[in-house]
Amino acid sequence: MRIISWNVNSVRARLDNILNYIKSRKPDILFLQEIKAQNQDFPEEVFKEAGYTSYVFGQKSYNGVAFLSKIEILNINYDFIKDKLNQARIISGDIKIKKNLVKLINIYVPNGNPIDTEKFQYKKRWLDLFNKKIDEILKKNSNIIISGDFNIIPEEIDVYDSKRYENDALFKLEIRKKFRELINKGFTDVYRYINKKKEEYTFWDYFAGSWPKNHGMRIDHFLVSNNILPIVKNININKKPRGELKPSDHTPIELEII
DNA sequence: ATGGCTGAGCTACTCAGA
Repeated sequence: MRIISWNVNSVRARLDNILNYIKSRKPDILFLQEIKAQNQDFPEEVFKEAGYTSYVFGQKSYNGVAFLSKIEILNINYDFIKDKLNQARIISGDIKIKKNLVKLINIYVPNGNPIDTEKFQYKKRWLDLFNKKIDEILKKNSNIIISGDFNIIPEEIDVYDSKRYENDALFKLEIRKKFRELINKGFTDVYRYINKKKEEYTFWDYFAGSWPKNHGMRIDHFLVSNNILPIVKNININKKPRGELKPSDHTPIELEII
């Protein structure tokens, strides 16, 4: 089974890119972030023709997350945490794998910059609420796959110039600590587990020639609970979509399980 | 290098992204 996560930076501006991509990579489930559309503006019919059911948590202009899926997703939930600003940043649901329910959690973590503003406080509170909620979920179900745009650079090797990002909300130590706290609950960063030393990125800015210079960062992740780890087969950052016409600034990360 | 570029909403320009 192929599960893929991609911050598309507008589902409507990226429609052709997404359609081409799913035709070539054929994900069973695609986690989308930053769809930047309300539910009624989501191109559900187009994806239906391509063979996918849409599960959408939209918002006007900003944020928004969704699943596209070939298989049924049960118990879809739009209020995973109490988001004080009511931003559409998490959609979760359950799939059946060999008679077990596996919880899928698709997240778009707040950016948090600049760090001397309320935005940084919001990111910290958001991550605290998220981590607490994971504790609750773990009591009921220990089969969990969390993926999406974490807006967190886990370690120095995950960014082209770590010094430059020391005081950035994506790399600041207190944020990375919250990521580690989450992992310490019993999760594995699958990319880093499989690729111990590899330096690959999932995001490159649109400006300053970041893409051709490979000035990127690894901020999109798959975390699987340790119950799920034995069924993980492979993970791949697919850089091809980032090099195409009118690309998103993020590129997809592809997980193979079972 | 707090600029650079891109998208939404709207129709001039701001806000947000990372």
